[in-house]
Amino acid sequence: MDQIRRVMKQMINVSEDELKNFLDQTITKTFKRQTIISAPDAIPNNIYFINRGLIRVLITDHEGTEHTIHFALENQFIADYSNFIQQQPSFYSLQALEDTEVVVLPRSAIEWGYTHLTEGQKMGRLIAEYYFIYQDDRIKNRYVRTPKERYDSITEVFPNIHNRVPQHMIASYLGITPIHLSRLKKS
Amino acid sequence: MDQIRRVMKQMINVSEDELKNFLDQTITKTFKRQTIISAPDAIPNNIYFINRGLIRVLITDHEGTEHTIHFALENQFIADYSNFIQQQPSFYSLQALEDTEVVVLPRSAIEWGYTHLTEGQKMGRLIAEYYFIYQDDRIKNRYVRTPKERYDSITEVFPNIHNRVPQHMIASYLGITPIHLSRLKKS
DNA sequence: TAAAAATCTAAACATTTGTTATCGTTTCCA
DNA sequence: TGGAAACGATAACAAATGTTTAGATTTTTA
Repeated sequence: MDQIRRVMKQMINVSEDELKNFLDQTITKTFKRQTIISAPDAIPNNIYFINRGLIRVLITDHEGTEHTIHFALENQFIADYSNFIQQQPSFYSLQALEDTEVVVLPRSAIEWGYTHLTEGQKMGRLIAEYYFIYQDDRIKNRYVRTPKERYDSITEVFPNIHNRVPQHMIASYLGITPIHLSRLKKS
Repeated sequence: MDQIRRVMKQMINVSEDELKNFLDQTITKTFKRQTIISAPDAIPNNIYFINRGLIRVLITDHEGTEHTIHFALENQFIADYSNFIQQQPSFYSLQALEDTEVVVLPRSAIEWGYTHLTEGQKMGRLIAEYYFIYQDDRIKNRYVRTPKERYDSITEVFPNIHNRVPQHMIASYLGITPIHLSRLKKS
């Protein structure tokens, strides 16, 4: 147990004392399936670590259409990290698609980590780099692979996703309509 | 002058001594317009800081078509950062579109900075965060804005770009054909 | 557990975007 | 500096993708 402890130890050198002091500043929360964990227009002041469940990141456009931007799985950190960093109002919603348990890391804990954990800055760097690589891969794929190819390889990024989220959300993530995805699957 | 000095000072607290020792590990290079600075298939072991000029990042797909992934301007760091981090062969080319002067930061200097600059890890974090925010914005825009809207706002990200790169590369960056961009401009 | 909502597929049609070819202009470089 | 290459616009046609509507099935929830 204490999954976040394990993940942090894999990333940086951190003593049990440091870990305890850091995690004492966090709380564990559970959200029922379908609950909005974080809403747009507010400045995001938390980062979430997922112990159990699945979180969808989505954005609502001017016509009111929802676009699925991302799925976050167990043992991952998730937030509107861009606006967390910039301390600007969020454009995203975070929604639990299953009953979900998270560790809530408030901004104060993150900042405490940067100054008081020996390798706090390094951990921040590694997390930013991890998501940078993920985004780079996404952007690259959107240039050089077809929607069908991106569909066929989606489980490389989100294992077992087909059994956990409805197909129309996958279509939305891929940037196509659910009708079109249905068509592509036939061929 | 010494633009990289100024940029680093804006990001972190760094002494003149630290700066000197760090920059002594770098060299300045110039590339003529159209030169390939970094080619695919090799592991990228340099990060470039642009003193003067403009670098295009591009990827060539299986049909041999080039896709413009990014433009890097003066006073910015650029690399196939994803594969620099992962120490994997690059998919990208870096091409000077104008006569370009860069500061070459080899991997050894970056690693030296992480261990010997007081705020080296922080600088790494800030750079990764900076590009994360840029990429997040790009991904977001691809979901909620039309190609025309993205074209109309491109100078927010790349000031004066219309006077520096051919339109068909902008079309490629936007993910559309040059013919189609030509059409969109009429409406 | 039954009604309501969500989900997926399908077909027909509309719109967007890509492809090919042509042409006049501009830019480049030998 | 002059020929060649690159560039941007345009038209006609083709392919990909979106929209609307409908219906059957599954899932949710009251």
